[in-house]
Amino acid sequence: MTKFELAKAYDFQATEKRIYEFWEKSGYFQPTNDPNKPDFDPTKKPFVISIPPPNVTGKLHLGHAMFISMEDLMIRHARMKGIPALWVPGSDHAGIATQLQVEKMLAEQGKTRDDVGREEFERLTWAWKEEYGSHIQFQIRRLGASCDWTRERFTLDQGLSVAVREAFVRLYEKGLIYRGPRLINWSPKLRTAVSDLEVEYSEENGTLYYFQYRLADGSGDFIPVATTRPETILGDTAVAVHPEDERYKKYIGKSVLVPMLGRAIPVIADDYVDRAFGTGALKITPAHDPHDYEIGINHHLPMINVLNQDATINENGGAYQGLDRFKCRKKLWADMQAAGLVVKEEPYKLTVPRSQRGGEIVEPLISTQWFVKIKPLAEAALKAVEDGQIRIIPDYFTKVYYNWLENIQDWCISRQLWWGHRIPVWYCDDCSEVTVAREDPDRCAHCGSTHIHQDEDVLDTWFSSGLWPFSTLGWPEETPDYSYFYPTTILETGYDILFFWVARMIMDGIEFTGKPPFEIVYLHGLVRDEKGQKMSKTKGNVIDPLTVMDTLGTDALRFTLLVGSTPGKDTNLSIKKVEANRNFANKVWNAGRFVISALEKAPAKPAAEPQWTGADEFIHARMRAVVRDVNHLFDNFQYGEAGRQIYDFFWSEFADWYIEVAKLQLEEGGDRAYYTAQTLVRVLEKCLRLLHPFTPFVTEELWQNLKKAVLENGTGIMVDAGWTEALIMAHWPESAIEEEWEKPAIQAFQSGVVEVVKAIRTLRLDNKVAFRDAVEITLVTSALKDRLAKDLPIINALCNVSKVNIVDSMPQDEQISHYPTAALPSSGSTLLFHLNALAQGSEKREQLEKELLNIVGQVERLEKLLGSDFSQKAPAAVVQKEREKLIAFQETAEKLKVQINVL
RNA sequence: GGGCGGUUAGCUCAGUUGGUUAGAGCGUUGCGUUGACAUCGCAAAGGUCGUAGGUUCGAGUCCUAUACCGCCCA
Repeated sequence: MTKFELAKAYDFQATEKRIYEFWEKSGYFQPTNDPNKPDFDPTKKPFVISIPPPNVTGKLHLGHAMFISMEDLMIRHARMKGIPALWVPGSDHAGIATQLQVEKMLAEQGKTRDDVGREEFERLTWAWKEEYGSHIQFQIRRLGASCDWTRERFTLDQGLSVAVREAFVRLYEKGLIYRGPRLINWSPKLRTAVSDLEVEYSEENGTLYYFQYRLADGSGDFIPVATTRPETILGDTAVAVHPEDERYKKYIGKSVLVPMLGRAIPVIADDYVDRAFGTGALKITPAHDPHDYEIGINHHLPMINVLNQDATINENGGAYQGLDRFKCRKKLWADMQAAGLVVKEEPYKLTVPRSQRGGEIVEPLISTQWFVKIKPLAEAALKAVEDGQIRIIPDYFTKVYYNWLENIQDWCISRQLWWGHRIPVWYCDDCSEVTVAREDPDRCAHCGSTHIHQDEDVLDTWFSSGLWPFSTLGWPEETPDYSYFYPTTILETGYDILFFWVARMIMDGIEFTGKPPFEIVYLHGLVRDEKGQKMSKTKGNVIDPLTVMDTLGTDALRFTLLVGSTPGKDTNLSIKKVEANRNFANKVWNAGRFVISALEKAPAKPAAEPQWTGADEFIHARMRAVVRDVNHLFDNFQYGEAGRQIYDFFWSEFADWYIEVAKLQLEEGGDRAYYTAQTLVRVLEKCLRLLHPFTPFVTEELWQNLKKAVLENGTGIMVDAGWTEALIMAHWPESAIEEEWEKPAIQAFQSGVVEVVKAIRTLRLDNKVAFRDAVEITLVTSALKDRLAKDLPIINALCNVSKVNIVDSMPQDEQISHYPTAALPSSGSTLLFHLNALAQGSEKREQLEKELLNIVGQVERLEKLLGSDFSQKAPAAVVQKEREKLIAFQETAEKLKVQINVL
């Protein structure tokens, strides 16, 4: 027999890489039912997740660690259930982010992208991607991600680019994509348009500037107007007042002069104007403000753009041309002051739009861009959730989803970048018509001219991400993968990209494939620091998952993220928690070491059928209950709670109690030892299976050792579904219907061994009796009499008891009545600790009185409860339980009174 | 302005069909170490579950109002 030497502590560093390579090399990450293979069975329903593609040049952060842990848990669970499971990995080209990286590199060489030209820039970016793009994929591997790397995709891959072009052309042909001048959000730093979603609003301190809009008639009359952005005055094309505002009514239809420019603009009436705000008159800059834009459209006002791409003032700004927007603000205001046009300034809290990426203030401006007409898509996406074709977890995000889709605006999809999917639109230099094509055309589709040029812009990265669940599987081709694995099963991601990504995938999925792209949307919360603060470099509170994995192990990190989270709720991560879970991994490891060593104490074969002990029955019953609970929780997506249940069972019941008892049972030898070893192996093995999706590394490593030990040891111990090749492919423990023996077995052990042992331990500490000093006890009990006779050796060993007396009623003995006492409420028994309590002085008496007070309180509470409507209206079983408790407390109270009296 | 979430032990949080004076981890206090584990064991202290009403035999759990914190949208 091989003697197993497992390291004294779980060594994750020596384990993780090896195990991961073993899994990947063995092909376990690939679905067991593959449509590209001859033995394919199309009737089996697969379980599919497409990974939220990380930014290709990104670095692993806790957000990634969170979704990878979560999705890996789901995939491993499905795989163990025998379902063909596919997790499609990949990454996203992340237009702006990646382009910025390369531009930064160029800047270090003193160059800009214009210096190198578009072609060279693209080449450099691909080179950059090749060099850095794989980093994140390896970091994802370190987390144990069991995704099918043979199916890895990248949004700029050939196939996915075909999908993007197909999608664009289809939408264009349906009239759902259009180009035109609209008010968009312009990022001066990135020099591109961004979508509404890429703008964040923050409350900031600013100034409200009051000034005069003088009438053009030279009368000297003026309308006072207030603005937070004086530089936009240069683009004003009207002043609006409320039609019923007595102050300004007389000016409606007249002209006023734009300060410093002298341009005459009309005074218009619009009931959008809030008479109570500011001066009650509103300057209208349709080209630089969303509300003004609406008014401008309604009143057919001219739209004057005063900004260049870099947010300097353009030729429409007269003398201010060339000035930066903020310098212009200052200069213009100073000039107006000199001209006597200024009324006053006052501090004002305003909402500032900032670029989500660069952080700079975004300028609304009129620009010609490509848009998706989103309403028709949104309606279908709304319906899919309303009809229950897609379920969102947690449920309350459904409302958020509805709310967004119901108020959705057209989506600006063109970006003035070089890294991305170039817009498949060609303009004819001769006839000015537009050609939109799946294949690059060489001539105009309208006039046949070869003088055509492609649109310079690329598409928003999210345009390609929206196709991800099906483009990764081969769409628009009807590939075997696409036909079998699409629609996918669960889309798992953070709630922060519900709009950016999830909603768009649903819209696109329905539009292009006719089917919702997944059945379930599972949203996890954001990972914050231990105080609930958002992690950020500036705050310096960032936890690097790689460092955590290096120091505490991947399993510890995964378990912390998984167990510390409830669907949709943010989770606060602290290193302390990860440490606690590192300890848990070690606990599992060491329990495993013990179980393996236990095999040596078991005979090769049992002589007879098992004679289960109370402890055996207890642990088996609890194990069955835990499997039921965990399955129920998994069915309800309560993964965190499921993990907690397994943790508690493993540590507080299996390790703390069963293993301790098992040590004694193993010493008995013979069949007792055999069946104890068998129980240890079976319970441990089942726990490893339950834990595997949470902590894949330690469980696989230990499981392999356990399997080897069992097989080589010759006991022939089997586990439910046999020993598979690897734990990753082992069978998930399924619920078994609760049998009659289970509850009594649990109850008996808990109210017997557990309660007695705990009482003795407490008495030892209370009375300062060290463990090494053996002690005699007397148990006054009727309920526990038979049971405890059997369990005496356990009590003896766990408590160092020299002698146990079991009696029916309180001995009437002067000596005994001085002993310290403990009540065992669940069995209505009393424990006497043989020690002269008088020596303990009045402290002891006080303690007993305190306990009596407590118990009398319980008796009174229960008497009152049972005397109320409760006994008639509550279910009989509930009432019965309370009745039994009352009796137990009453008896204990009597015994305590006797104790106190003699003391 | 509209919507959503949170408020439970010193700290961070669990607690999904309402069942009877609430759980975990960490921290604190005390005790403990020759073989599974000190990345450990044993025990203890610590909470009127934000506030006020209501439904119910019974409410941390359901309803209403309210305060505070946070998030999303406009």
